[in-house]
Amino acid sequence: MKNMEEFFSILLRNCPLFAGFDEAGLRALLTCLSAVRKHFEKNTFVFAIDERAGLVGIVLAGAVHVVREDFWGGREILTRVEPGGLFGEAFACAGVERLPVNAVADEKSHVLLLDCQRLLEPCPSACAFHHELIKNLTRILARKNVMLTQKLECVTRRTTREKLLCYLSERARLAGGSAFDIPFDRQELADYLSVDRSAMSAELSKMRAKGLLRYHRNHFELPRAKHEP
Amino acid sequence: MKNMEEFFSILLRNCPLFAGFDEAGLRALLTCLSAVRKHFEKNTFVFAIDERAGLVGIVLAGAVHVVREDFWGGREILTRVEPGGLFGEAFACAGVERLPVNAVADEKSHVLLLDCQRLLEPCPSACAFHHELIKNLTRILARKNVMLTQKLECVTRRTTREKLLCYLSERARLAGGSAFDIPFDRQELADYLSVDRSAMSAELSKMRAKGLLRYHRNHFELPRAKHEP
DNA sequence: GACAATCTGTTGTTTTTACAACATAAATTC
DNA sequence: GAATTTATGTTGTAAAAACAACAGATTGTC
Repeated sequence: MKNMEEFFSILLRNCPLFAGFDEAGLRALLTCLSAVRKHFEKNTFVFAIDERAGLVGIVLAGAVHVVREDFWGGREILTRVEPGGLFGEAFACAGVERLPVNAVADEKSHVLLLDCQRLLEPCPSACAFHHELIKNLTRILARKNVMLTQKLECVTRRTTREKLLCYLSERARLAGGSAFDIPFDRQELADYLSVDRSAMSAELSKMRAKGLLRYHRNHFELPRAKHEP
Repeated sequence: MKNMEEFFSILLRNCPLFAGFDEAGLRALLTCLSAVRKHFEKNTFVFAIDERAGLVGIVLAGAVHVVREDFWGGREILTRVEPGGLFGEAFACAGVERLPVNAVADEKSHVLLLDCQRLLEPCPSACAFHHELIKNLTRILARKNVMLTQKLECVTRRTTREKLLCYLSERARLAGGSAFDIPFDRQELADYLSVDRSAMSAELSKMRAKGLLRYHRNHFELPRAKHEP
């Protein structure tokens, strides 16, 4: 079993919730929040579906799968959370009645559990770091929000071509120009856009043939003028 | 031009950011935040794309469209924000470099603008309502997060049938049973799932014929056992 | 109750996609 | 640098969806 120092190190280096903290601050804060460190054996539940959601989980070691269950018991892994990663924060902060997902340890894992209610309350001992924590939490939620909105915009397009143009157009905007690299390989891009990889490759070829874009591997270029046929 | 009392009333009744506030609290808070009320003529920009995002907008009167522009200048209305509604909060809280959208007054409008930085800073005058505001903001962001995640899950399914089952399965879970009503008519459901309405209707018929579900109008029932063919 | 407006379901056609199987290119490993 | 693995591109076929046009059902209104 890992010691406390290692966990501190992970929180300080990899956990966006504690960005900008030093060890003393973190230590004070964890006490102030009465954070609990728990150990979970492989395939045991950190959170179970239909539980009241009030806790934020932070993986210290191992890995946790957030798993959705449909009405007939079918399961699907939504995300894999690795050391430094958060889970449950959206449900906890939203004050949802009952968790719509499970959180299951995929390996022997250590998890830090924070009570979200407490996290958001004004600190009785006026601890200096508490406010920084709330700012970090807000930033995390807002960033995820922006990412989800962006993805949703692409995915709701009807055709593969529209999805690609939506995504690539946004990348061009981010890059501030018509030439840019994307951080995905083809399979990842297809997964992101929720389309079939080979069909997407074919579509890319067609679009290139039509002069809608140019690309090589991860590098893309969008012509300033759209070539309408 | 409407008077200040009306605006207070809208904020207190319709704006989730000020949920739980009374007029005195709201008044104190707006001063503390140096909130600015601005007037916009129809089709003028409240926020422009590529601006630094630091402000949260709250519609007091009129309506604001959040509009995306693609790489070639094509425009699409993402959301229409009406009195009491917020916009820009995700970008402001996320600290994004440059706004990826425009916000345009769709009518003569009054908008309250809050500096997000200031909103998230510990209150120098230790104003009692500031913390409540931050809690509300966090809840708003988290709720949107949960909604977006849920929608994304449905929309990323490949077939209309899977999209429907994903959505209906979730509704059944929320209702806590196999029978439930949905808050959408067919067109709205189709829009939500990002599919064609008539094709969706046809798919629903097929699914009913197969015994996958029963429905009438807004009322649906999912059989406990999935009938695999 | 008659009329209009709206919502829902049906059908046929065209377009697009998923899927599968394979070919080629690039990268990694030894 | 040869062999293996991985990534990307191509093609054909079957399945699915979009689209369009219409029919029937429901709701609201006068």
